[in-house]
Amino acid sequence: MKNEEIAKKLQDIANLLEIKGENPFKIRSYANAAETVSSLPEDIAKIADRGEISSLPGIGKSIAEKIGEFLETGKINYLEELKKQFPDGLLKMLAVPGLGPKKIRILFEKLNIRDIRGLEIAVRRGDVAKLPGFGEKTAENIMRGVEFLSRSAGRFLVVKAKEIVDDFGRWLTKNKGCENWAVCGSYRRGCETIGDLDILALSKNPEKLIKEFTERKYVAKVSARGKTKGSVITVDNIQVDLRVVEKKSWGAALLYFTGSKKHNIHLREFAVKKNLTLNEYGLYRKTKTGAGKFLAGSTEKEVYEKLGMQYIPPELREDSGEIALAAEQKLPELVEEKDIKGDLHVHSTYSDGAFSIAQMAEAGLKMGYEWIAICDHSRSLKIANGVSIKDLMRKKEEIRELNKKSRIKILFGAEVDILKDGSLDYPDEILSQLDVCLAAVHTGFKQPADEMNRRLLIAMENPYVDIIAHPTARLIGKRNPIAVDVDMLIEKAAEKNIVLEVNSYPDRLDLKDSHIREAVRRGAKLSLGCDAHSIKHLNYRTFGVKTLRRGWAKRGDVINTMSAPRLLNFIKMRREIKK
DNA sequence: GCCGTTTTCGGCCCGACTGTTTTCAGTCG
Repeated sequence: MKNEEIAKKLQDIANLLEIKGENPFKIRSYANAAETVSSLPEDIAKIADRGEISSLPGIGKSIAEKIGEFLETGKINYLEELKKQFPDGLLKMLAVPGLGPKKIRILFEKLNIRDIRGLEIAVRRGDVAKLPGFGEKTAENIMRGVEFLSRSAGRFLVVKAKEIVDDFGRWLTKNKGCENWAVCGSYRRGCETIGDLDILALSKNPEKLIKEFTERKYVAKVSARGKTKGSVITVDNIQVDLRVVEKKSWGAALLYFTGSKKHNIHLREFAVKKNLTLNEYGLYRKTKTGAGKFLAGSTEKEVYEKLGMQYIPPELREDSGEIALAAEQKLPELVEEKDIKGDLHVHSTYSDGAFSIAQMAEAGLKMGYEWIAICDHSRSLKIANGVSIKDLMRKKEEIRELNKKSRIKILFGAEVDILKDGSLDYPDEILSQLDVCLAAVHTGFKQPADEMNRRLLIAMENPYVDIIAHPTARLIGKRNPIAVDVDMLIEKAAEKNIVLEVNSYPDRLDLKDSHIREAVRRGAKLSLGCDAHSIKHLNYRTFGVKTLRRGWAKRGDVINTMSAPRLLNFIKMRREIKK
């Protein structure tokens, strides 16, 4: 897939145009197009083959031509020309906090600074502070920005974000000056990784709360401290912003602070067309004289309603069609955590889990589940203590005994390896005894696309494969997805009534949001599995549900919403149809 | 450069904070 490569090139064009000082709207066009391309669920080359590039949102004739040029020749002439004017290193300088395109251009033109290294040297020499419009403090801030960047790990996983959120949450909940608080930003939208944390608080004395916030013990640096807003870097080098508002503006501020940026911009444009104006304090009717009449602001629902649309759940706020649908009152009813009746991917001590089947079942019961599927690794996966056929039969017996007295229905499952040739790690007469069979790739991750596709297709011909677990096998930030054609996978899954897993382990989230949306569109069924190797992992459900919602999944798309008899019947039927 | 239930031309979201400025530009979200 060339998608990411093309998105990067378009973003480079946008950034270089910014340094050049081009029309801001032209810059936004390139940036928007980059985001459109990067979130496509399908290979852009396929879209190009159908001649549909310029019908993608935010991509017109000019950018479509440049994408076409890249697909044909491997480069974009326009970008190459820009790079001749401004060296590559300037793009990296944009990542330095506090340093933007205008300053970078001055640094380049006056001091011939071409990269971050050159920047450091010039600051130390004192040249930067002498530039017009710069000064001692600016130079100092740039230096700190460079240091931040060199230590910064970039975006981090939601599970890490949750630790920090919980910590701040405990402080805000205890704080008497704080009446209410909420985490916003990409965390609230359920994104798979988080860049920084945005917290909104309600207080009658904002200055005091912000002062206390900036003086908390693990704050390493205060980047801003104003009357309504504070921004800090924690000792683990994570940026946390706190914004304080009053009750009247709570909803509008929540909306603004949650984003996404593109959703906000689109929403504000929508408001302007109705002669309204929207900011973080509220929705106003424009008047000839000054401020405007306050229409709504205390809740998000109220703001959306006054705009003439349905409430849009945070997970959908990516400006990918949700605003138009909400205006027509046609948003889908998304799956919710309370709809989930069981977990479809749980390990036990039979393979590499930390708890027994009985313990995991008990934990499932406490989660409010009706059923739980124990799916241990299959025999060839030695590293994860894969279960031999003999032990698997023992496990079957144990589950049968447990089910006699258990208040939660335990399903006899396995996560069976799809071997390199596409065959499965247990023979069919064993697979047929499972209540539910997950099949997954755990070896040979580097197989080329044609082999990998064949491998998956062969596995999907087996009637006992009910679910493909973590279909792309990616580990966020650690391992790239396998070279499988997800589009093909979805098509096959829909045709054969095979379920695609949404693995909810925080470094997997696989399938991911855009793939889920495509699967939903094509009618393929989905399952949620925490890949729990421990009791506490069952709580990863929340990440899985958010990811499903980001993929526009409804209750009916997710088989975990079925009762145990319905689920078992579903599996029985799909196996029969296939044979 | 993109886009169109007022438009194929003329628009394109809005405000907080900082630093270097005597009134505002740059950066960020």
